[in-house]
Amino acid sequence: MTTMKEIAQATGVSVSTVSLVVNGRDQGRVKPDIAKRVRAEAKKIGYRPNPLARSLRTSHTRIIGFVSEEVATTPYAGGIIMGAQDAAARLGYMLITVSTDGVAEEEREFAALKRYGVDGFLYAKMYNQLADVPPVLRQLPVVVANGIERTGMVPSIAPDEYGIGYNATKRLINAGCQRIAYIGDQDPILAQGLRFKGYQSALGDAGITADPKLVANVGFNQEAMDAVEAMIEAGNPDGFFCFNDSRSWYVYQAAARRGLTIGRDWSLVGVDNHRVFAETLAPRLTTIELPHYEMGYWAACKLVSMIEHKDESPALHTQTRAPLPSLQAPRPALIHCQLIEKDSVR
Amino acid sequence: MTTMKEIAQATGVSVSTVSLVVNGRDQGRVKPDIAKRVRAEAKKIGYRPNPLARSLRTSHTRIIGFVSEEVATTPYAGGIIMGAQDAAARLGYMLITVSTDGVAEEEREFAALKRYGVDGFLYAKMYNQLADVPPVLRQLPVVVANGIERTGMVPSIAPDEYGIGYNATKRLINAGCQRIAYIGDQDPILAQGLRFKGYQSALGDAGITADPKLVANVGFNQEAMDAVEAMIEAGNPDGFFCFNDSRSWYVYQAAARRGLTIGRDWSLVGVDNHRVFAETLAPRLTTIELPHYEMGYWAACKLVSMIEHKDESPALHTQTRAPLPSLQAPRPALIHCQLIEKDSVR
DNA sequence: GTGAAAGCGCTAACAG
DNA sequence: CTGTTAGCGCTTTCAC
Repeated sequence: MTTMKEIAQATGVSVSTVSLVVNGRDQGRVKPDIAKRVRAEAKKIGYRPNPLARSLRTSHTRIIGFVSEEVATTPYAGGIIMGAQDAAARLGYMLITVSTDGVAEEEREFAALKRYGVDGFLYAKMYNQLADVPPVLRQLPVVVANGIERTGMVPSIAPDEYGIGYNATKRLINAGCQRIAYIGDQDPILAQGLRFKGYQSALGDAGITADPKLVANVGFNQEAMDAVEAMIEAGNPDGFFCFNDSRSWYVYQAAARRGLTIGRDWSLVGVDNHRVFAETLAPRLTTIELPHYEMGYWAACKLVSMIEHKDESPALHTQTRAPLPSLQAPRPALIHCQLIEKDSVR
Repeated sequence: MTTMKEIAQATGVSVSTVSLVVNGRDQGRVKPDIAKRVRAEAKKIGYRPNPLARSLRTSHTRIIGFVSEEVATTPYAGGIIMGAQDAAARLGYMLITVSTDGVAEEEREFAALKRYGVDGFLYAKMYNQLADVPPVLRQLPVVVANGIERTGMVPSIAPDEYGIGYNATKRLINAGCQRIAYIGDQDPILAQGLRFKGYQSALGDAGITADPKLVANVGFNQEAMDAVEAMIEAGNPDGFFCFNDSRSWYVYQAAARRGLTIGRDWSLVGVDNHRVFAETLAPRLTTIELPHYEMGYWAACKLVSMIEHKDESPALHTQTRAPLPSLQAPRPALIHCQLIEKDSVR
């Protein structure tokens, strides 16, 4: 491990001078040629500052605490983590990850994170929902990913569920479907209501009257399968918008049983939560991927900007469905995000 | 942030004494009643040591670098991370996660991790394979998860693929199946070969002669579907062992097309990589879950023990299919793991 | 412009 | 047994 001291000795200046130079704060304070010598030596011995020592003085660490509640049981978390991780790396930050399924241990974990001097928290939810950020976390900058903070005071990013529903349905309409079914979730979670609204709007905008016989909100297993079958019998659909891959599965099964083929006899657009369809049968165009990676990426960017600009102004509450600004995530993806940002009142 | 200094002042002793006491190294060095006073004060003001300051002296941080290559594109990583995270938390460690899909940035990321003073690396692969640990990482304790390090000098944990194949097939035999098909992967990855071996052994042990007409190693999409159909026509199976959920999917489709029901007309045991079957149609007993969480958990435990016991003895190479020792992972799961451990030669 | 000195919170060597 | 001293690597006054 190379230190400033070594540079100082090699160049015959003091540690303080080295500090100024390597931190780029030598303008008009250190003679240019000395600065040059120092920089040269630093490069030569491959000097890298020790972030721990630095943070002991400055009490900021360039470490972000990635807190995910309820996430262990889902395969989605990975994408959010990866997005956050990529953004953080680009901005010179590190991620410390902590999950808190065990209710009781939360406080302990958060305390530990604080002791490690994290500069802020990225609070990720397992599925899009109204989120209550634990008060302990609020003491530092926080951003919510895959959820919307209840009070509107914390920047959040979540999938644009309405947009997903609208867009999916639109695609089915454009594909020539006349009787488009909605296969949703029986639980009244955010995504369910909003995607359904999007579905309805798209139908309305196309001058199609929604038929309640074409809607099946189901759970799991045989019961769900039966409900889908019943809906198909009653509604005779030719296109399907499916809430997630479990629901798509029921339609594929129903099709197979009738000797029909998805993509020829029936059209289907589904959200591919588990990525299983992407690698199996469904042609790419019929799946919508939730923007987990992108949410992680944006959340980390936003968090860093808050940390560095001390951007904590009291705030308005705005929503936008525009493409993510300055995101530039490296993965091409169908991005449907909804940003809840605090706007400073200027 | 509470400090030792505060405790020292409040109790009228020196910081060094406080240090000894709060670190539990006061046996026969500090008078019991002083120690008691110090401890009381520490508890009263809720003292928690500052790990950063500590590591500045000791140069170990109780931070583990979680490095996952090629992991961003799969939903599996989450489980490994969560397992590692849980184990680490229990042992008083933190996880810093880093993914390195971008080939070029690896070195930079690893260097950053080192600068943050990680005590060791957890190197996670995206699917079970022979792993080459980047040399930079080898300078610190390393454990490989979801892969087997090529030289056998690095402790590794991977799914017991053979056991998975054997067990799955055994279950089908016990369920009364006579003609058991194997639907595998056309790519010659580790899991493919080993699960197939397990399948063959189970058949052999039951006195069933393997029929090549019952084997289909396939890729994706319609081609795969067709191959599975052809195999079914040719082999007339009544039971299926499927390599993963994509492959199970083809069988479910084939069944539906024939008006058959899995679990009644056909038996199926499949590996449920994406967890989609677990929540959809398949009864629990027919799916095998890869032990991602458990691998992460074990790997972290092992790594910490190496870090703390400086367990770096040159080593034998042993394999075991026994249940994980001292694992006690909180999740109930069908655990099939293969441990590659270095054994000290004593 | 530059360096000496102090200090972040903690541990470790050594006196007493 | 306990306190003093020194120092981990860095930043930050504050004299010179």
